[in-house]
Amino acid sequence: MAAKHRAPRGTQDVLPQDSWRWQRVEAAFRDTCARYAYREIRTPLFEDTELFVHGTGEGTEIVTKQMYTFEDRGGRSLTLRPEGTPPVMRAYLEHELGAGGGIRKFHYIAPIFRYERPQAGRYRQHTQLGVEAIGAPGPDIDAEVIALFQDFLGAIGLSGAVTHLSSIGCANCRPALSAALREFFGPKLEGLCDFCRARYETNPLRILDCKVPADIEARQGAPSALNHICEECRDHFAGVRAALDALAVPYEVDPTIVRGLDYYSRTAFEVIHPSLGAKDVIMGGGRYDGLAETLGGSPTPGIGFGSGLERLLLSLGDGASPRGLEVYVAAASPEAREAAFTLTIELRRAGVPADLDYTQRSLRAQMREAARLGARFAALLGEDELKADTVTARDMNNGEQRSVPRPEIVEHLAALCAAQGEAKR
RNA sequence: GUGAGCGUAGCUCAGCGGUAGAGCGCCGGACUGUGGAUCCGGUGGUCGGGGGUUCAAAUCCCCUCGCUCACCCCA
Repeated sequence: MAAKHRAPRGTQDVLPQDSWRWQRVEAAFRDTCARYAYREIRTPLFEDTELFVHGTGEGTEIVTKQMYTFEDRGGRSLTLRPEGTPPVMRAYLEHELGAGGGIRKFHYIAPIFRYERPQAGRYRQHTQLGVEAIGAPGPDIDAEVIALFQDFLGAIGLSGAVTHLSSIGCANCRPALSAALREFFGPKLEGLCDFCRARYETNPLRILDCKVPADIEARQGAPSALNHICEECRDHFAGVRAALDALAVPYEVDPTIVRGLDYYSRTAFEVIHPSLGAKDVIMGGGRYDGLAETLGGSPTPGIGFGSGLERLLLSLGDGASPRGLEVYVAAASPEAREAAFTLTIELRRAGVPADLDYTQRSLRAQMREAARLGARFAALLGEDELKADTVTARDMNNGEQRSVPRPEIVEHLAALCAAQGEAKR
């Protein structure tokens, strides 16, 4: 029972019975991105460790304790991509994609690796559907990426998601905001939970997000991020809201949202889905106007989001599996096996998904298999058919059978499958 | 990193000191070449791994690995 080898902790196999769900979501995302003119970018699975130390931020949770870092045989320190944005910005700068000015819009579907304790909706390897729009200061582009995501949710049929929006200020006003929060919580420090006392030092904004009842009490009257950001940030935020309203994109203002990465500024947003339990964020993102400079480029504004594919799938739940097979070819006698194999290949070459038994099982077992695989038709070959040079075609839905001359069977089944395929649409 | 719950047949689980069970699945038969219904029969497990207590351990104790959920953090 205990298999000798298992998938590493926090990773999962996507088995054939589930992979079609992944393909559906990926296809919808690519399609939505194409309509919004975001072009696909693919960056390496691993990067120089320094890219994340500088880009993501030295003090962040990701860099200090979650990276899969290793040394290659040449002594280089490399890290499995723990988030999507720095590699895209790196590629943007490396290939001078911004040359000539204007905006460049990218999308990607990329595996992400973080060393964390696995839990519902949290994995050590997960997949992010992401978008990055580099080169425009907003606020209209900020609204666009949010609109894009909501359209995508509509395309995959996910309802019930709520978009939370805030502004976390810029490099100029954030220090003042932190100072105001420390001033407010300083006298109440004793009453806060252990975690919040730590947050007081590292990131006082997070205290506003704490769920401990006493802390919720303690923060009554605390300074709100949105009241303490500078004039420019306030204007920008108002611009984002106006653009979202103009696009009829629903959202909720939520000053408690916090971003865990150093490079975020101004616009910050999350999309949550109530079906997910503790890990209910299906998309997170924001503006990162300082990142390009941090990575050695010239000042370049940018905004993007990442969305966890596994969490999207969890919130979508189960659905009926699409039918895959059209024809199952069954051999009623051992002598017919070769003819069955030949017919199967002919069907496949004619564009008809077809399969047969390879283990010499009884006709009964073959028919059971045909039903289990969801085949629309069974093609039967046995002594009688070989003698008469025919094939018996059985409609698996109603059990009707007819004898078709062998030379016509491929065309006959191909036509039937095409016709039924049309009818289904 | 912290805490809790759980690891018994392919799957879902019962058994909680005395020679391993059920349902579903799978295979076969009733139905001599025909699936999904019904009935009958059969296949199936180093009881996660290691150590200990005991005449005797799936069952009690310790360690370990894994899974799950929550905290933390985040997609």
